[in-house]
Amino acid sequence: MASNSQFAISIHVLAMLAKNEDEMVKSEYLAKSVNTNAVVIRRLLCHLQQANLVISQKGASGGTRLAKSADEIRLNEIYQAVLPGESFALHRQKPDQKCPVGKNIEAVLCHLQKDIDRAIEEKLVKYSLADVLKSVETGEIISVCDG
Amino acid sequence: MASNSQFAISIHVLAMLAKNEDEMVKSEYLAKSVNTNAVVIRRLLCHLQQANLVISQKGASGGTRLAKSADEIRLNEIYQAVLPGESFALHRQKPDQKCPVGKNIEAVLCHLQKDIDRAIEEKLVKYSLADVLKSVETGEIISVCDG
DNA sequence: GCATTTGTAGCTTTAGTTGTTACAAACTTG
DNA sequence: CAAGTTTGTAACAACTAAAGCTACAAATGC
Repeated sequence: MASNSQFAISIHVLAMLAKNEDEMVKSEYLAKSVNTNAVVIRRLLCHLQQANLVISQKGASGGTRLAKSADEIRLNEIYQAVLPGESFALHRQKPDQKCPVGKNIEAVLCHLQKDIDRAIEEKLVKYSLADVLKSVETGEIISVCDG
Repeated sequence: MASNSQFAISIHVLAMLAKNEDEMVKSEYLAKSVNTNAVVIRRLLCHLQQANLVISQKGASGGTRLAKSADEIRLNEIYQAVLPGESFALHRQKPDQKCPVGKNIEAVLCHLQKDIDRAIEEKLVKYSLADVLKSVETGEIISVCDG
């Protein structure tokens, strides 16, 4: 797969912003830490902005900051912002509608996909961005804040 | 993404085999229902065979059948057989090791990835292939056998 | 006005999946 | 044992999605 690493990069970027909560951080700086191109970061930040996770500002002394504090951002919000419902892919070609299994399997798979997505959400909602930052800074295994 | 639909196709194929439990089913027949090439199916069946989910036989009157009954096959086994640990992708390029966040984020993400995979497994283990087949045949929403 | 930074378009590069052809190996049947 | 069938697999082409890159308009601050 030219697999989609946007969720991982998003967490990285947001952790950087959380660490510099009071500043407007520039995409160039974030790109350096992530080791990629600044445009890639800006594209990502657009999505995060649409999800109301960050606020960006153009112009000199512009940049990006979190839209709310790190302990108010849950990882499922990040997941939804960049990878909505991609736990697994469905059929690329439509199955044979003349086959009794082919005719109905899509609906079953679609339901199953939603079910798994729900499970992922339920897991991710437990972690906040603050938990991530804490884990990054202490080297401890990630765990929920009050746990 | 040239996204990976092997899990979906696997369930489709295994449901077909479950429906024809007493026969050796040919890859050509499965390919027709899935609407793809028989080699694609055979490649998939190799993986499923390695995971001890199916048994194939070469030669005239050869084909593939389930290695155990449909209610003994849990969906997490299928998932592990074809998509081990791909809930989300990690960084493509190594983050900047001189950045305190870049240096430690990979370990945190890796742990998180395993955590999510575990959540997916826990959801999938609840469903058997028999549940899938029942849902396909009745059109009812998939649910666990005794639930 | 000038410098800076985001937002975005458009294109190239990279990489993973799927589709296809071809053929050896294994097996069945007569 | 000969003929026919089917899997297993290699090799490659086609397709697709993500990521990288260049360029530039729009917004902003000094």
